[in-house]
Amino acid sequence: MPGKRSTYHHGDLRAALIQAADEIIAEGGIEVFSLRAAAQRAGVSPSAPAHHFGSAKGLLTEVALLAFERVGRYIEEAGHSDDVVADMRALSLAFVTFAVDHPGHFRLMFRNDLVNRSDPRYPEMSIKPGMRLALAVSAYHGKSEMDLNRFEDAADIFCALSALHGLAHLVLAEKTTPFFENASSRDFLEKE
Amino acid sequence: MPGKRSTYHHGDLRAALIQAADEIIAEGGIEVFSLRAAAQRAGVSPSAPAHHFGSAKGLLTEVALLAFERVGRYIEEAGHSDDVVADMRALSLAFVTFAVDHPGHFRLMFRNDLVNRSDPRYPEMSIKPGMRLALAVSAYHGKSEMDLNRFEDAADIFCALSALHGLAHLVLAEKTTPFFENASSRDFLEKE
DNA sequence: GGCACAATCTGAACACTGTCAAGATGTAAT
DNA sequence: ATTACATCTTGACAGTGTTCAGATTGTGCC
Repeated sequence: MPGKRSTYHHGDLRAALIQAADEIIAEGGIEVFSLRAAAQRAGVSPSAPAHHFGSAKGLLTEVALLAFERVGRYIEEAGHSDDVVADMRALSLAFVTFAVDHPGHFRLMFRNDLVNRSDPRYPEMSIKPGMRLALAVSAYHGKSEMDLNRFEDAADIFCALSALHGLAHLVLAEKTTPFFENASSRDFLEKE
Repeated sequence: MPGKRSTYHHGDLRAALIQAADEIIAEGGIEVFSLRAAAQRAGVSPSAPAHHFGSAKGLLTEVALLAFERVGRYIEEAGHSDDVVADMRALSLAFVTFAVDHPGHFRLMFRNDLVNRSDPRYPEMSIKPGMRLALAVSAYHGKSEMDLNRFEDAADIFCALSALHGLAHLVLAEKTTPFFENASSRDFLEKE
């Protein structure tokens, strides 16, 4: 696993480091991640990442952006029927499924201390999946088109996204809270 | 601020450490917290906390339990009218207000890596504020009494708590997401 | 081809962190 | 007074991210 190499230059260290960090987070979450561990997995010295990402935050930002891309794929693959209610449920389930499938990445995405939120690519990446959900919410409420500047639409979407966001967080921590031991995520979907 | 002392024994180091940690988190969040910094603020050596709390997690658990007590007070002070809708809004606002007033503590409470969630006092402390909200949700839905084992009740409450939880998280991060620049937390309250 | 230059990676260091084992110090009980 | 115990200090260890001088390599230019 240490990924030794013969040449002094790695070839594509940047991509290798991103992949290494992505794997570490997928396997053990953010707790077990360290810049040195990622460097070692890529078969490189501890200070090599600095040249490509500046800091650990820089590397983690790349992983987070990848995660946003991934959740976007989850969402895009769901909810293409002509039933707005079924679509809404499918999209919600897709979002929560992503969180359950990739808990480490999900937590990373919303950790402002680990991710550089002022990265220029961040707004677009983070909004894209939300936009898809927003459209579904809008359709669910019977609107043919939506306008985020309209108070009512924004409130609806804000409500739905809040609920989804919180739902995912609660589901990830559900093992520890004895509040709803027999409630699955579907219990919620039936509501929204 | 280093809090020097003359006697070899501190007197009430346990309480002093909890207060020091609480202050640090209130001032700079979890990012700037360190066991050594808390020890220094209490005027004590870096390894003194170990004897009282075992590990840093032990100390942070105390701070988190205090925070649960605090959010409980926020909630108990709100929503005592005879209007279930107004109560619901007041309780929700109280919850979000706590998150805005104490962002460091709010984030700490749900960080399983920093807090010992298997602490025996944890279930009671964390459920108490939720119970108050659950009753309000139940009343809001026109139930005179609620039964968490009943599917419908649990789903309603799960939905409401999810929404609140997610709302607080989004509000804390709202400065960075350009999604809803002109949407305040009230936009949501009007919905639930 | 050969050479200067820029990019890339290493190695060693620094200032941190949490944790631990031994010893110093004070308190309380016998 | 002496013994037992709780408490705090000292010093160390392994680990972290980051920095910087230098070693190594690929690239473009003559």
